[in-house]
Amino acid sequence: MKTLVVLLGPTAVGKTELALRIAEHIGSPIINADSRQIYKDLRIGTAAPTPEQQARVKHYFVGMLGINEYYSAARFETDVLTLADELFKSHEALLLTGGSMLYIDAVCKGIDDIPTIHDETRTLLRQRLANEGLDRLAAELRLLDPEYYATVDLKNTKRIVHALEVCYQTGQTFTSFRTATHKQRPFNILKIGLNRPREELFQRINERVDQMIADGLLEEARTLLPYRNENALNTVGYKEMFQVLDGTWTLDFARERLKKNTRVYAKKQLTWFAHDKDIRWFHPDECTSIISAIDKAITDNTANA
RNA sequence: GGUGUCAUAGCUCAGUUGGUAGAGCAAAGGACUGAAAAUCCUUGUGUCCCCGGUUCGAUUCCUGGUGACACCA
Repeated sequence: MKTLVVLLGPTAVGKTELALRIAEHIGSPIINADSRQIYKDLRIGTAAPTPEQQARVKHYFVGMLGINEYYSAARFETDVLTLADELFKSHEALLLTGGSMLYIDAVCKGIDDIPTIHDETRTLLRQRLANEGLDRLAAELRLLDPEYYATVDLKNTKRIVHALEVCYQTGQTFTSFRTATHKQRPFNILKIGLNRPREELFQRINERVDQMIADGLLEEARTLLPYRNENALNTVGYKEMFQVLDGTWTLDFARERLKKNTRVYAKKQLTWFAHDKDIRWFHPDECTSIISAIDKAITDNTANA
């Protein structure tokens, strides 16, 4: 059986460099699992692989979308499976790397088949939210899908609205789409998690933020200002810079907020990954151990074909 | 050396007319199924600098120490 190596970990832990070495070692391109690096024009703020790095190893899902294009974890699942199917014809193992938890899970475990919401439905719900408020919508969800209402976080606008969108558009409950089945894949998956002591990770985050700003993050944000309401720009790094461009924050204040928000994000990633018992954790410096673990898995999987 | 001010959470500070304390920042924990770098929830015990004294009771008032800062020599 073929092998999908998944290299994951919190932001700034050191995935990019190690991914290049692993990819070169196993002769695989890099399938990027990062919900923001997938957009063009978010180069500095997402620490996207550089042109030099992309010249070393072929990358997929980097700089693929325009800033206003819609995308989702479910599409990522489909796109990656299609791509992997093709690439496995000529590769024994492939490397998927990134930090977007839901994207990784969508590929490894699958995501339920929930209809994509039409623009009209989205607009309608957005207006109703603005006019009636969250409580009214929640009350309606209680009637339309009591089961989901009982478990959902009633203060979480996105969840309530999305559930209602599904109810409206399909005439069925949101719950009826939520099967939470763990899909089987036609390949083996080896999950390698990268982590560092908290202090070390936070120091790297702080340094990287300073570097981003030195590299011109503010200017990058300035060129993106017309698109600030797009989802792609609802992103740590850009949100803070927009405040500076608005004149509401100083650059130094924004710098500190950006560092903090990135730290919070890293913690959130670690919380999510902590549930996954399949992950084998390493310090990024343990390159030799990681490579040999990967080699062994690939050999074993090939033998068991 | 003298005088004065200050000493409370990791940091900056507030406060207790004497009944053992709380903000901001920092930090910690969690949820998560089609916008996920999103969205949302929870969390503050700390020798109130140290030794004594007054008091039923001191972090608070008093003596003495120690340290920091300011001014004067």
